[in-house]
Formats: sequence, C-alpha cells, structure tokens
Amino acid sequence: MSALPDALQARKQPLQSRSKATVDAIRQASFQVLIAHGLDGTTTTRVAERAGVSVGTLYQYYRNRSTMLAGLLEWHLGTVAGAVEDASARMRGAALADAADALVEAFVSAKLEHAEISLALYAIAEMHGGAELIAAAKLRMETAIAALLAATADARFDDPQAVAGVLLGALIGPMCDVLNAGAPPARVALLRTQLTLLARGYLAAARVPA
Amino acid sequence: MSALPDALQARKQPLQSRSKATVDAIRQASFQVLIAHGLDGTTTTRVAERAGVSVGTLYQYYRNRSTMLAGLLEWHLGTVAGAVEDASARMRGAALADAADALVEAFVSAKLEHAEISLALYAIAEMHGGAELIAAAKLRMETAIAALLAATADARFDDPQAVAGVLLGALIGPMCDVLNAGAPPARVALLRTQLTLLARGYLAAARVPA
Amino acid sequence: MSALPDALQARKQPLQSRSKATVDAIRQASFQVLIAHGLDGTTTTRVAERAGVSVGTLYQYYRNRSTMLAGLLEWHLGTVAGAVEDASARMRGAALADAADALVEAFVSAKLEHAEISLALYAIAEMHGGAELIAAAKLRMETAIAALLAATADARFDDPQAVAGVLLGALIGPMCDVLNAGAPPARVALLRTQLTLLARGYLAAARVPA
Amino acid sequence: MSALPDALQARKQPLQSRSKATVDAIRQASFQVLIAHGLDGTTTTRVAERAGVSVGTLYQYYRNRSTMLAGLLEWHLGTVAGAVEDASARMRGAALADAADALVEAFVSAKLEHAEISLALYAIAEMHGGAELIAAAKLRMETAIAALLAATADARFDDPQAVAGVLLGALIGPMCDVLNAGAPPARVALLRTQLTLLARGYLAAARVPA
DNA sequence: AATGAATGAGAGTTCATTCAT
DNA sequence: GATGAATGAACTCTCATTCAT
Repeated sequence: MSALPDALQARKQPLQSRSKATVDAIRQASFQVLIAHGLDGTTTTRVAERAGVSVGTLYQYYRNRSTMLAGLLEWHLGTVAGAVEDASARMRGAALADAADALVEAFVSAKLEHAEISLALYAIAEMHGGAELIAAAKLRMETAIAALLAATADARFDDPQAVAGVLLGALIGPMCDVLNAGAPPARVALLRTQLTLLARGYLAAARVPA
Repeated sequence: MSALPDALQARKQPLQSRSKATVDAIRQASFQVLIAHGLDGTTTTRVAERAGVSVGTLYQYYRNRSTMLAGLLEWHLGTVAGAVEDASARMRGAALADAADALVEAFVSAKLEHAEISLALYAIAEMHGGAELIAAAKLRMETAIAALLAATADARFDDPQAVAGVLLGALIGPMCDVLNAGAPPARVALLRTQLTLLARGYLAAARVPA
Repeated sequence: MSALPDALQARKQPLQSRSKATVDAIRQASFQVLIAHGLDGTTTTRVAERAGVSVGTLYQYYRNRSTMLAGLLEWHLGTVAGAVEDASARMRGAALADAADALVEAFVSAKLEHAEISLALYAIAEMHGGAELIAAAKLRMETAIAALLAATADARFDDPQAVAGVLLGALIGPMCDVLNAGAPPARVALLRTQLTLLARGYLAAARVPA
Repeated sequence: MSALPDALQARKQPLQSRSKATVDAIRQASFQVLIAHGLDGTTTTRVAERAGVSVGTLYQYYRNRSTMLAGLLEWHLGTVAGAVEDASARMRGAALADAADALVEAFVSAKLEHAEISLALYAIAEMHGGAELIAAAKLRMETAIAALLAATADARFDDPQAVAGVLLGALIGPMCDVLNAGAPPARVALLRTQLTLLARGYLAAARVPA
C-alpha cells in the first residue's frame, strides 16, 4: 500500500496526443479520488473507473500504483517549487525585507491554489520514496532562496543555504497547520502577516550584522 | 489500512502485573516494527510476533489496529507536549529572548530523544483521527507558549495565541527536515542555532513595539 | 460454530445447590443472549459474562459451547413434549373432536408460553445433532398422540402413529409462521380456530369410516 | 457467520458467457458444500475451491458471503413457489377436493426434486434476512392458493388468505419431517396420501357450510 | 491499444478453549 | 473450584497486478 516504485519513471512517454489525454485523465482522476477517499482508498480500479479507462490501460502508463502516486506528488511539488524559484529570480537584488515578503507571498499563494491536493498529498509523502521527492523539491527551492539571499541589496549571510533551508521549513510548518484547519480566510490572512513577520524577523536576526 | 478508531480507548486496563508487561511489550514491538517496516508494514501479526504474544492477546488490549497505532502517536505527542509545557512554566516571567531560547531547546531535545519514533509516527498522523490527536497536542503547546508570551518580562503581544501557533509551526518544519535527514550532529547543531535565531527574530518582530 | 457435541451430556451433575444455581444462571443467560444476539452472537464469553461467572466456570459445567446450546434446545423441547403428553393422557377415551381440540390447545399454549425462546431455538435446531434432539421430542409427542387416537371413544385409525406424526407436523408449520410474525394476538386467535378446524378435519378424513 | 446482506443484489451481472459459467460453477459449488459441510462449513474459500475459481473471483460476483447464501435460498424458494403458483392457476375453477389434491402434489414434488438442497437451506433461513425471503415466497404461494380457493367450483371461504396460509404451513411441517428422515420412498408415499387427506379434511372443515 | 475477469497472497479480526494462578 | 489472560486456527474480504481476448 505504500512504498514508492523501483523506477519512478512512467512507463511510456505520452508523446501522442491520445496518450497525453489519457495520462491527464488519470492524473485528474487520481487527485479527485485521493481527495475524496484518502490514500488507502485510492485504488487502481477506482482511479481507472473515475478516469473512464480500464485498469489495464492504467497499467500501460504507470509501472504500478506507487509510480502513479509518485507522479502526483512530483507534479505538485514542481508547481510550488517553480513558484518559489520564479519569485526568487524576480527579487534578485532587492532589499532583504522586500525579498522576504515576496517569498512568503509566492509560497503561500502556490500552496493555497492547490490546498486540497496539497493536504491529500501529505499521505503520499510518507510512502517509501516520497521523502526523496520532497527533499529534491526542497533543494530546488532552498537553492533558489539561497541565491536570492546571496544577491540581496542590503544584507550578507554566512551560510545562505542553511538559512534558506530553515526559512523554508519554517514557512511550511504553519502553512500546513492552516491547510489542515481547512484554510479559513481569517486564518489565511493572519498567516500571511505572521509569516511575513517571521521571514523578516528571522532573516534580520540571521544576517551578518552590518 | 488507515483511519483511527471509533474509540481510542484501550479495551482493558492493564491492572495486573502480567498484563502490564504484555502491554509494554506490545508498545515496544509496535515502535520497532513501525520503524523497521513503515506504517503499512506494521501489521497486527507482525507486532504480536515481535512482542512474543499471540494476535489474540494483542486484541485483548486494543480494539483494533488503529487503536494500537493511535496509542503510539498519543504517547509520543504527550511526551513532547509535556516538555514544552514544562519549559513554558519554568520560564514564566523571564525575558523574551531567554524564553525563546528555552522553548527551542526544550522542543528540539524532546524530539531528538525519540528521533526515530518521531519520524515513523508522521505516517500515523495521516490516518483518519491522527490529525485530531496532533491538533490536540499542538493546542496544549500553543496554550502553554501563549501563556509564557503573555507573562514575559519585557514584551507584549496583541495575539499571543496566534503568535504561539505560528512559532510552534515554524519550529516543527525545520525540525522535521533534520529528522528526515537522519539528524546528523552537524545539522542538529546548526538547527539549534538557527531555530534560536528564528524564535528570537520572529518574536521580536511580532511583539508590540515598546 | 455449529455441530452439537460428541456427548450431549453435561460434564457434571448439578447435585450441590451452588452448582445448581450456577447452571441455572448459565441457562438463563444463554436464553437472554440467544434472544438478543442470535446464535452466532451467543459466544461463551458473552454468556458467562451475562451469567456473572467466568468462562472457565462455564466450561466446568459444559463440555463445550455445543453442549450448552443443546441443553437449551432439550429443555424447551421437554417442556412442549410434556404439555402434549399431559393433554393426551388427560383426554384418553374422549371423543375425537374433543381430543383434537385439547391437543391443539395444549400445543399452542406451550409454544406461546416461550414464544421468544422458541423462535431463537430454531437456529440451534440446525446444528449437527439438533435434528436428533427434535426427532426424539417429536417421537415422544407422536407416541402420546397415537395412544390417544387409539383410545378415542368414537373413532378408529389404521395407522395411528403415522396420523399422529402428520398431525403434529401440520400443527408445527402454521405455529412457526405465527411465531415468526411476532405472535400478534389477532393472528394467535385465528391460529387457534384454524388449527382446531385443521385437526378436526384431518382426523375426520383420516379415520376409518364407521 | 449469519446475517443476510445489506444488498441482496449480486455485484455484477454475468453478461459474458465466461462470467455466466463462473457464476453457475459457484452456485453449484455452494450447494454441494452446503450439503456436505453445513452452513458454518460453507466458507467462501471452500466454495471457491470447489468451484475451481479463486476467492477473489467469487467476490467479484457476490458482495459477501451472505449475498451468496441468500442467492441459494432465493433460487430454491422461487422454484417451489413457481410450482405452487402454476398448480393454483391450472386448477382454477376445479372442485375443492381436486384442487387440494393438485396443490399437495405440486408442493410435494417440487420439494422432493431438490430434497437435499431443501434440507440444507433451512439453516440459511435462520440467518438475518432469511426470514424475509421466506416470508416473501410464502406470500406468493399463499396468494396463489387463496385465489384458487376463492375461485373453486363448489365451495366458499370467509377468509381465503388465512386458510391458504394455514394450509401451506400445515403442508410444510410434515414435509420437513420426511426430508429430515432422508425421504425414504415408503414415507414419501405415506406423506402424499396423508397430506391429501389433510388438505381435503381441513378445507372441508374450513369452508362456509353450503 | 484496450479491456476487465481472474488471481491469490495476505490483512484484520474473532472466539472456543485451555491452564497457570 | 473459580478465574480470565493467553492462544492460534480459521474466517471474511481486499486489491495490486496480469494476460487472454
């Protein structure tokens, strides 16, 4: 029921447009089923049924159930990591406080955009192999943030990578809490302001004194 | 395979000494199996076997598999929450920075003491009912921290509970990363210093300006 | 779960008064549990608990679960058979129609007196060995009725035993239907009159023409 | 071990010829196992094994064990009820005595045709839901017989439905006894003549006097 | 390529029965 | 004699995966 696959690669590349459509349908179905029935309720038959294909077809595109689930996690992580990378690139050279604000905004928005999925995916993350996927995505974000910190207009850091890692982790924790609570608007607003304070405060404390 | 139990209560209280020993053996075995085989590998048979008892005996003390797993999570959360509450009580009236340091120290130490278990338990957290258990533990800690913030010698907060919640979440995130990485001493040391900076920085930024 | 026992004999005779009390308690408990939880819900533990003794004690009086259940069936069948035998003895020498009326009355009353139990016991009857118990009870009643038919004042029968058997069976069928329906008073009244007609009609048709 | 199913519906209709064969094999196997091992011995594994399919396949056609067993009962009841309905329709307008004879003949023959199965099925009848199935079948027969009584050439009844119900019950009782005894030819012959006398005698006694 | 019936290992759970205390 | 914790075989049911059509 858990354990991500030997090979996380899908079985065949969806080059043809029909294949592409099938794969997309399966992904969509997976998300819906995952959200509605939880990880253990996400059976291959149920996903196939929801996607309007047969189980056999599903297995034509994914080596096994784990591969399929891993695909979901990867897709989501890519989205969030991309958002953070974009923000980091955009703010290169800006003032520290502005960079912090932009990072928080980018991260929170990306997560909220796929709130339900994001929540459901935590279960997949616990599967064997999920940690690696997450670590990889975190590394992408960490590196982007570290570069931003190194290129900031008004501050210097001894170990930008470490600071970036801690900052990222610190944003994720409270974010999860809010998602778990169902992301009510009031809490989301509070989260944005507090995470901004957190990011600014931490970075100010961690920077090399001028 | 997931879903925490109808009744989280154990089936019978281990009053006799033999029973006590049996229950302890089962708990120990659960932890070992959980660490070694993951959540889905933590089958009732495997746990019973490891504990040196029969499945039937296991079911004499736990209504079902979920109850057993929930017991583990509860036990661990209780430990950590207790440590945070103790630290909060101890630092009441101290200066903000000192309080921050003590909190970080208490939290990190409590987690590290059961690093392996802590890591394995995240999977249980995804089970139906796990979130509630975690939310309850977090509330305990949040409340303790909020009380500490409200009673600090040199600072005031508009919404201590909210700040406490965010702070707690912000500590948990990076902590998990380090546990996931296997908690190598070097990263642990780095974590302590960075989390201290984080706590101090965030609290300084979130307090009502003097 | 089914199969009546190797030896239908209870393990020890309840000679002492304490033993007698225990056995009675167990019997009572069995009936209550059987009525409330059905045959498969009549577990030894449940019965013992209800009787206020331990499982071990239960096994001191009954070789096994089947023996215990068989005891219930035997007890009930004895009651009904006794009632039929009494009526048969009492009506010896009476007119055929009067004998028929008395038989119906005795049988219906005996069954209704333990309606709930009677119903619950049908399940036990299906167990291996139950058929024998029932056959034996039926033989007792059949023999009593046959004797009555042979000694009737105004009629003669070629094969009293066969007629007695069919008559008895014919009474049981509709009786069961009414018990299954919950024995509402209206249906019971209807049953009495119809069974009387049935018994009179059948016996009149089966007798050797004068 | 008992309790008939939530949904008595089979899981999928056997449309394809292979499926059809599988379902038939399962039904046959169920009957054989039920006869040979009794109700509690009729385990899903045993039936599957006997049918030459895997347990999984069995569960593809039946929601659960109860559904499967209920299917057997339903099938048998349908057969017998059909026979009685046919006879009733055929004898509409006949003389009372002839109608009685035909009913007895139809009922006895239908039961004897599946004597072994019939006997084994009584155990299923005790399961939760079994009573309903039987009640429904009885109602079908009762209604058919009542219609016959109402349309008889030479007799009238105050409450044909009630009389039909009692008559039916009265036929079932002795029939069961004979089946239980293994249906030896001599007893079967005796049964036919006696049940004929019974039906004629009862109906004659129950009719409105001319 | 697509289908979906068939597979079967293996999971959770129950409960009659025993026996050391 | 009484207890009740321990036993473990056996049961029902699921679901990832395959392969003949």
